[in-house]
Amino acid sequence: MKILSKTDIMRHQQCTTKLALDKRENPRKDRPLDESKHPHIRSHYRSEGGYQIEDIAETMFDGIQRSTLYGVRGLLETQSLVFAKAPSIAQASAQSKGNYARADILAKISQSQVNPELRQYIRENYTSTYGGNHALYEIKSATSIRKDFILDLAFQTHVFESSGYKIGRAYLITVNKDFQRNSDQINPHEFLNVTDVTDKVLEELPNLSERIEQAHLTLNQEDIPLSTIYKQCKHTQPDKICPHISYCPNWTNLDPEKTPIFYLPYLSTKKQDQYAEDNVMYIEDIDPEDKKLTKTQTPVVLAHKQDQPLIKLDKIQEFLGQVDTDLPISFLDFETFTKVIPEIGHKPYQLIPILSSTGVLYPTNHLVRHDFIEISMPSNSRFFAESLIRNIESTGTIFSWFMQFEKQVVKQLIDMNPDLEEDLNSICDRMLDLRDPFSKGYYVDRRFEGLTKLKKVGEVLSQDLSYSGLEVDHGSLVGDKWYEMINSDDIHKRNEIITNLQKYCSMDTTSLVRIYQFLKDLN
DNA sequence: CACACGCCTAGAGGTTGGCG
DNA sequence: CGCCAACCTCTAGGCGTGTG
Repeated sequence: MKILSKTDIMRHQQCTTKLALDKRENPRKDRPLDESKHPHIRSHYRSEGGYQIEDIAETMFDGIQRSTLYGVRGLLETQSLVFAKAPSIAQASAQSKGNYARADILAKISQSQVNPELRQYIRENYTSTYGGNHALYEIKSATSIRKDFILDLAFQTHVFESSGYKIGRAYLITVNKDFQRNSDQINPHEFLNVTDVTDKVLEELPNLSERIEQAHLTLNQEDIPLSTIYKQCKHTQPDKICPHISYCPNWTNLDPEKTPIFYLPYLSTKKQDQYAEDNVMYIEDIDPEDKKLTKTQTPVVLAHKQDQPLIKLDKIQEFLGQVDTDLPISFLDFETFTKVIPEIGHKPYQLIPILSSTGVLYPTNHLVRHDFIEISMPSNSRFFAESLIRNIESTGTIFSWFMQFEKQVVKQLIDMNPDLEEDLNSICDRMLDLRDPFSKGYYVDRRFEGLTKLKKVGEVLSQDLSYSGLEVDHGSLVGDKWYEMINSDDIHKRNEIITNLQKYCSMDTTSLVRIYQFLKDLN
């Protein structure tokens, strides 16, 4: 019998076919395939944050002991720690009837701390035997409580109860996003929120057995179960299709000339099912008059029906009409750094601007480029704000991509440097979003694949523009590299990283300038 | 006249995409 | 992982029309 973990339950929920195939092709891996295949996308310092949160959370438990072994030996270790009456156990594990669960913390509680409703439910459905009562704690580096966290705890409750432990309460430990760090020491009780979610776990428990049973059926079935294609089939790998797609109905012969329907933006699973029922599998096969289409989707469908890009020239001219071409035009791109455990003076996940790249296009068609990079952890980003004001012109349009992000950063700069408010506000007021013509469907190229991100649009419209040769070629790698740089004593390494980061950021700005000129030349 | 029905609208609530 | 805005979906209620 194959062992089912919490991750498997989640995967089963997402796609039964995927769970079966992942397990068959990679039976020893607990993690889904797509995560291990793309390690470079996963940010190192950010996943490290998760472990650091666990370490901090554990300091709230006196006399805590850590179970370090895996597999059967881990199960025995947990048992012996419980029998030895350890007050709390980190990484406690349990297994029963083919289900395996690992708890972040299993802590002893007294009879009076037990939730009566939960015990009532458990008495009716389980036959737990081992000694005292315990509470389960699940530690998350997130700042809010999500439904899958509850499912996670419900699964743990189920498995621990089935293997004989008595669970009396369930807690979530999350990050308090309003916590401001003021000293070297972090008080875990201020930094973390401990929430009793026993009620919610109790709501989840009755549905759980059915889901576990279904997942076991999937795991132990000889034939791979077939399921409909959902949107996540595109997202399992960035911009790529799920590796298992050929197992799914209607997709056994994927037509490389056509674009699968899940590339349609904002396509709900419900509508996707309706299309699948009508055997409409590709964007090219959709009737542009279809009532199910939304106003963002219609231009994408039209663009796929014709050989040329879809262009609404009057709308583009209207957009460009907002630009005063007698004034200089600025282009702006930021990179930021963010981590869960804040630096002194910061809050968890606060955006810290580390790099700005600017370009100013003068009416003479002359382009002047600047950039600014922080070389150590900034406290109030004063230099960043001042350089920004210096590097872009005090009049004229400022273009950026997805400007809400840049605006958000500038607003934070104002909070930290109120005396610069006037200049910084002027920057916000003059900003225009160069993404608008694309997200609003004024210019849609089928090669965009339904996306409107800067890299995609830039590479399609300006063929010689490619990120692939760069050392730093993905946004989430920037933070890792920068953090490595500020913590390094090796001057050569530091300089190398600085150069690579500047190359990456200026590439984005170059894209902006090219895209603007492309739109202008359409006239 | 009451009631059923469809159409429209506002807005609450949830999801998606893009930035890092 | 967070954030934000745009987007989508669903619902309640207003309104007009049709029907018994």
